[in-house]
Amino acid sequence: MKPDALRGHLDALLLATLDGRQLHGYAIIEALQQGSGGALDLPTGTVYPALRRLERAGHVVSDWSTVGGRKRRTYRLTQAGQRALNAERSAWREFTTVIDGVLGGGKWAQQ
Amino acid sequence: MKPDALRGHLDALLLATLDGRQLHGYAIIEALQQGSGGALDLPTGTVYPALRRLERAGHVVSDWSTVGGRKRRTYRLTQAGQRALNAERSAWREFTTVIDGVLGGGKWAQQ
DNA sequence: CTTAATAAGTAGCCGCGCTACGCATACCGT
DNA sequence: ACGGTATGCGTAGCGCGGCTACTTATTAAG
Repeated sequence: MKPDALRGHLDALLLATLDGRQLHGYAIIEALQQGSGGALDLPTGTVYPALRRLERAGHVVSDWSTVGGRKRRTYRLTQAGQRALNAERSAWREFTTVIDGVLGGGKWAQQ
Repeated sequence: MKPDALRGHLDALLLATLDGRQLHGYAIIEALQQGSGGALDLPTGTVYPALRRLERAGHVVSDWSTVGGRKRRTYRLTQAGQRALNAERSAWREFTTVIDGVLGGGKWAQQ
């Protein structure tokens, strides 16, 4: 998968990963890995700044905890984040509908 | 539609628009507009440089013509461009499958 | 005692879609 | 005659965000 295909869709992935559960950053990366069948292996330099952006935007909140001597910052959705997730999901549906239409419609659609 | 959602998918759109027909830049923009039901209104500053990139990459070739006193640069796919389009289409399918899985799989998939 | 796994983070690069222009011709309304 | 709109091509430069590469720290395995 080409690197910048994710552009503009990363927030949706992160919010969806946190939907209904709270996870720390490293666990989010693993969840994304497993949830995508290994297709998504996001580097920390992608995920951590994105989580900070989401927190600044008020879509997630974080709490520190220590588990087995390691410090974890655990994130969870806010109500605004839940709303943002809903918006991202419908934006994604609209986006794929549009692109699917163009990608598929070229050959057989007009006759 | 947020601006950079297209990131990494513009080439696919352009190649698909040129699939089976030859169009000049302005007509490509209109075709994209109509083919998307008005959702895609790409500025020339997006499309023209992208077409030049595709030409540099050998995916399209262009010929100049004059129609009604206006100069047109008409593009068409090369064989490499056709192959690139096929690759873009399957990459798109894979991409949407992955994102759909993550976006949909959060809540109800695992129980 | 070195390597790998777990865990968080930052600095800076780079590509590309977009904004904002410039240039030119044709057509339509008034 | 002239302004506005549509047609048509193009470039310069911004801005953003995902990525590379790096640092720091603790634990577990070998």
